[in-house]
Amino acid sequence: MAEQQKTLLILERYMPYRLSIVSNKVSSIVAQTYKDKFALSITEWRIMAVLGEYPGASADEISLKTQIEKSLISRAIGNLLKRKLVVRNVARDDKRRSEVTLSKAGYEVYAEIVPLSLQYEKELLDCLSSEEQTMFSDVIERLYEHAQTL
Amino acid sequence: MAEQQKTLLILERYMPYRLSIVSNKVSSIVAQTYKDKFALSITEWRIMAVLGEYPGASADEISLKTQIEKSLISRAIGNLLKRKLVVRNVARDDKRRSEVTLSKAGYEVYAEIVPLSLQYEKELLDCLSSEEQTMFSDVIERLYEHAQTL
DNA sequence: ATAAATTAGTTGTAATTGCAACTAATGTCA
DNA sequence: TGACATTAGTTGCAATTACAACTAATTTAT
Repeated sequence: MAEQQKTLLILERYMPYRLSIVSNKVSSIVAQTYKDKFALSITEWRIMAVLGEYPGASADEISLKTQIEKSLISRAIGNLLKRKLVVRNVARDDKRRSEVTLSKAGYEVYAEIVPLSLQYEKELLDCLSSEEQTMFSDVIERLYEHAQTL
Repeated sequence: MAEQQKTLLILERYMPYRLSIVSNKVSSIVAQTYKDKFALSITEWRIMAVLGEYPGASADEISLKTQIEKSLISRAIGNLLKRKLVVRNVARDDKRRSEVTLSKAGYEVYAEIVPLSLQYEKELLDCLSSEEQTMFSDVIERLYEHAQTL
């Protein structure tokens, strides 16, 4: 008695979907904090985070790091400049590039957000054992590398 | 000789960031296929995927499942109706609700996309051992549950 | 039974986004 | 050297999105 098997996708087990649900949930929780306490959008915060790690990064480098469209980066930098959270200087060796840096005020905001972010990450991950955390971190890395080759 | 430790966040190791990068990469690769071959947006495809699994789901249920804004769902269903990929009927027991179902044509598109999606998922995950896949699946699940409590 | 609250879904509108076109600067190479 | 291609960044604009306001139906509670 052969059963007719209909084509079916179980969304709840489909990894691209699950990844996006988890990632959106996590990001939106974090985003809410940035927005409420510092009036920063995710894009603005990501830019500042890159600059904290790579002072003097160009718009293009930031776009690469964050995977955010360069026009969005351009406009977000504009806002951060208006709010004097970052400083921009034309690069000496290439007048097309601009090097962006956190201002003093920007760094102060950054220094306030970082511990909150790390604390949030810690709380998020504390549902995993430390072996799981290590493995998860490794797996995410490989998935990313591998996805790029597909 | 105490070192001055500046506050610093290493983005490449920050899990919310890594999750979003991987998820976006994966989703955008998949999205390109839907768009090129079937002229479906991610939202439209997600709705169809829910309907494949839950025929007769309401807009609200779809919104819950996909975590997509209900106004987006409403407009996307409007488009799918125009393209006759779904059918909508007012629910008998509650005239506010509408029950949405894949049409014959909709199911044909669905039945064509599902194997492609499963194949893509398989290729994505084949950089992981089967133990890793199991662990990863379990961890994603727990992270999602846990994130909601934060 | 009925007034008030809640829920499903739609729609108006302002803000955000993504893409392509554009300017200016630099790199390539015959 | 000088034409052509490439790169960094900005901007115009159409499309998409998010939020709130709204209608209609249902539920709750008095």
